[in-house]
Amino acid sequence: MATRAKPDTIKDACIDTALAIIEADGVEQLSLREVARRLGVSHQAPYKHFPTRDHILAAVVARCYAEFAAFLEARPRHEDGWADLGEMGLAYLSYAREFPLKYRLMFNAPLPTPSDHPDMMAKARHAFDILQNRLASLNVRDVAVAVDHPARHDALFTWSCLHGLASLMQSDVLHTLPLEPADREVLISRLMARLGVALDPGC
Amino acid sequence: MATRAKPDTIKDACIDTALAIIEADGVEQLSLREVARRLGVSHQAPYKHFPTRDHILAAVVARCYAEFAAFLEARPRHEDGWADLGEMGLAYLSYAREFPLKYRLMFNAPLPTPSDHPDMMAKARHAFDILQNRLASLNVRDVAVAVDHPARHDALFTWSCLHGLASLMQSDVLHTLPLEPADREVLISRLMARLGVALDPGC
DNA sequence: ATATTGGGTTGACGCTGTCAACCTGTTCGG
DNA sequence: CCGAACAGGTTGACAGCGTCAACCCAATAT
Repeated sequence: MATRAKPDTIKDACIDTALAIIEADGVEQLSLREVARRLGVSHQAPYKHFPTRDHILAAVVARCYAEFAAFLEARPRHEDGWADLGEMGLAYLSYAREFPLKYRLMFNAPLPTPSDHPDMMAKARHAFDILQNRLASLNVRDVAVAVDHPARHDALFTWSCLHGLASLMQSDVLHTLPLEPADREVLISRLMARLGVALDPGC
Repeated sequence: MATRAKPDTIKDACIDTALAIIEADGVEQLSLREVARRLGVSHQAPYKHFPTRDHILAAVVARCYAEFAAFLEARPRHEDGWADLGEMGLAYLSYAREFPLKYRLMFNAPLPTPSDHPDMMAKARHAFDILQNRLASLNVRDVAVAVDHPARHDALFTWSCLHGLASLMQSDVLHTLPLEPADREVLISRLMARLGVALDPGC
């Protein structure tokens, strides 16, 4: 009956469906049986394509990282490197706000052990590289400093700030603080400014 | 038989046990039935003290926040406010490194909706207040700036950086990056330095 | 002395991830 | 061209989970 569907067609459908569930209800609501149910297949069908639940999850997360990277790349470009970096920061925070559940999935959820899922790791790494490359191509004013002050450190610092702010902003814990919506904008712009100062103390 | 145990005695034991499980195996391994099993009581006993799983979890998290706050307060003290702030940052990162599972529980895990668990919220808030107060008592050099530049913003910025770094460092995703142990120290001190620059651009 | 109630019990339900066995087209080596 | 291997789908079972319901007992309150 079910003439062999194009290979990977179900596999992709699984990932799509899992992503849809996560986007709608959060990762804790994701279950393989629900995925199978939505696809109208037996509860075991997904297991023919993924050895375990974590493997589906890893595939979903990998897709998210790819999407996230694409989102960062799609930012408005600027001639000036620093302005461009700023734009990237905003893009980062925008993504976290537009796709909070996906963002949490990538950065704020217990992930399957990355070393078991190299594809996921690679995609994560690629997203990070975008930031790192952007920073690396900024001309560091002092060559002596630049040596033991690699872009990697800058990138980690920047990522830390952005990730910290994004995740605190969407964490309900912060909700406990008197943080009005207008405050958010102020907070973001202030953080970006501080980030600039920290990265380029020369000016 | 079981003559009524001192009220709240089992309740506390539940929290202790749950915390022990989390500390040993992570939050995803926590189950109420395991808690009951370890306490040698029936699988329903804990439900007499907590209406739902999330309520136990919230109690555990609340205890973590309290412990975390105490840890911050126990830092070595300095006369100089800025040095003291630095010490607090280090204490923050130390906590995250010493108790990674508890740290993740508080800041990197899907928590029960805070608004349903006011005690948890209050304890979280208290931990944040420690940071905020420390910053507030630093003399801001320019009064005009200080007005719309409240300590709250400083605190959020600082927390963002610290949280971002802590969580990236312990996220396995970062493990994918070439970050040797020695690098960690460098990274930390560099971040702290940058934090200082950002908070006090005057010098 | 009796009613209430806090704390404990057992049993069931439906959900989950996963293992095992089975079935059926398609593909490919001989 | 045929039979084997196999990819992909199925049903059925299992244990563990959170939770609901009912029952039960000792201590307290009236």
